[in-house]
Amino acid sequence: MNKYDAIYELVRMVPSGKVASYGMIANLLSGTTPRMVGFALAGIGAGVPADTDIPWQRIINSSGGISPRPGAERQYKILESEGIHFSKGGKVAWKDVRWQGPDEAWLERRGIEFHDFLSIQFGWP
DNA sequence: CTGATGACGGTGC
DNA sequence: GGCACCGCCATCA
Repeated sequence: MNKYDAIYELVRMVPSGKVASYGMIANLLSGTTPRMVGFALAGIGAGVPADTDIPWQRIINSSGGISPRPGAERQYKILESEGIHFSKGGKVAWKDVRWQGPDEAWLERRGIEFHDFLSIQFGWP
């Protein structure tokens, strides 16, 4: 199980109709940075796990948009088909479509208290 | 071993 | 909001 597999496992938990940012995923995995999440997903669709059940399209950047790259257009389409709405500026409304995080079982397995989770995700004290 | 290469994010202007 | 800068590190040739 390499580093990227842990990322894939988490990404698989994001349900249809919701999206998460690279940073959200990274914050839940110690020693993982937002870039690594991007790098891990870069292979998908460009090649790596050619056949995948990983919902790579549900990970977008923290400003609520999709970074320009070959294939970005396809990502927009898939997300819209899942009910995600993009404004004219190409941004989502985080408050409506933000993934609420992994289930308690996952947090417990990682030894993360719910309070810590809130702190990690929302910067609460 | 070394170096290039990638879907980013926070901070400060 | 936009832009420049910096830190991030697994993977592969």
